[in-house]
Amino acid sequence: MLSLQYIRENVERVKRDVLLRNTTAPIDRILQLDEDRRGLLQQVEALRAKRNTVSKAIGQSKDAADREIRVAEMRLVGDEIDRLDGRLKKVETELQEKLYEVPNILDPNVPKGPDETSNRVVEVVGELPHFPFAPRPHWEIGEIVGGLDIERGAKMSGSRFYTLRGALARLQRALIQLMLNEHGRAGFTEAYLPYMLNEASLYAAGQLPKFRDNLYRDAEEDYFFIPTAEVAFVNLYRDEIIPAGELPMRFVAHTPCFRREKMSAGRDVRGIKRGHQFEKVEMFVYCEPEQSAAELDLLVAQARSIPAILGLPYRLVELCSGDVGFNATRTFDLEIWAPGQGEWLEVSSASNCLDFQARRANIRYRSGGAQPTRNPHMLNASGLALPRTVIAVMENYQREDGSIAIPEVLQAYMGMDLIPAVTR
RNA sequence: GGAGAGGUGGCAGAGUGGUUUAAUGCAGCCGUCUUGAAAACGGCCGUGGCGCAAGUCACCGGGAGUUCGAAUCUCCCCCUCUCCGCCA
Repeated sequence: MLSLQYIRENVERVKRDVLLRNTTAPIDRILQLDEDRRGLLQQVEALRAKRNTVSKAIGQSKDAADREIRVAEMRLVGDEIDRLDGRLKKVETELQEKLYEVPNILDPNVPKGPDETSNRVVEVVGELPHFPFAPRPHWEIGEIVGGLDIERGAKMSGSRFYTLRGALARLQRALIQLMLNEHGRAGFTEAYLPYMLNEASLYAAGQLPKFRDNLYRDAEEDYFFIPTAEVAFVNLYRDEIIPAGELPMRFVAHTPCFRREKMSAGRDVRGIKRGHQFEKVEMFVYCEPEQSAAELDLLVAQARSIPAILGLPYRLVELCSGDVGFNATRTFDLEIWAPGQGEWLEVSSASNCLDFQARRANIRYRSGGAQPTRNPHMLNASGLALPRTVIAVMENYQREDGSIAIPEVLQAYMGMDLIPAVTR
């Protein structure tokens, strides 16, 4: 959420960025409501001040007749306050709703463009592998080595669910451990978080009301399943004032993520690339505004360290204005090459959200001394999404017989250096 | 799930309808004193909205109500603690 004051003082910038995002937002309506609100507020407060003063006098008055007159008078004032207050509440409710519809401002460095075709490839790292045979997609490899069971996942739960067994399940866990250890070593505090959050938390993180369609929820209780650990991290300090001297705070957590993926029914149905439930390691940073640009660089560096040590070819992509998410001012995606499927797989998205989420979640910090409280900047980055990393390892390290070589850094975690082809 | 007790500023803790503009203590900040520190003394010390300003309004877990006036009374909800039950 942007502050009203910022919108008021930067109308042209805000409108321009909304256009660059190829979307719409009710800026003019917001300005009108803001003006209405301030007018009503001043009237209501003047009446309240009057009532407070007179009511105090009534309490002290000894003259019964005089009291009667003033009480009657204040009853009328009270009615007028109720009337104006009702109008004020309506205005404030609509203003809040409309403010929720305004996306974050864009960083000036963001490339301009209407959709993902304008995204900028910043860097390609590593050689795309050349195989002396036709590389297989991971669902075929999974069948050869055994352990990837899509049918039973569908039987138990439905489409877009799968099970892993044996070495493949172990491969996923090894990758999680590796990621947590790498980020932990870089100073990120490991966190264990709830996987279900209440409705207020989903609003604070911006998932509601806009993305209700993509969330799973408990039908009877106030629990929503997290679509990403980011939602939990945003709420970690909701409605709090962080004491001076604690920023930056850097966290990492492994959680499952749950997404209905209703929008994309029919897409990416093969294999494990897009499921309703998947594991992810997520990094999150709370920092002072002056630090957030550097923190974004740090998050990108952390995320890309993972494909680097796994020896997986990847590329860094900066999202263009039309593709940057609602909350973010600037976003870098990390994509790993999957030679079997022949496509780049998005395994991480690193975003600087400035104070946009902090304002909505009512998070402030003290900068020390007599300074007023400020909203911290908040950033998030996957580090990384597991299924697609598993796919990348399977497809990049596959051998002609369908077995999978284990990258050297993973061998200790796995206790093996090869997932053999199973004779069937 | 049942019974009971609670929820007030950074912390502790008063306050059951009107000098509460939330007492008091601790912690914190500034100053006096001191070579320095401690002690003592004096002052400051919550968050947010509106306003050029003076100032004003709101907030005592959340919401709704009663009243001229609510931290205080009523109703609903949430959370914490203790005991019981159930369970990993």
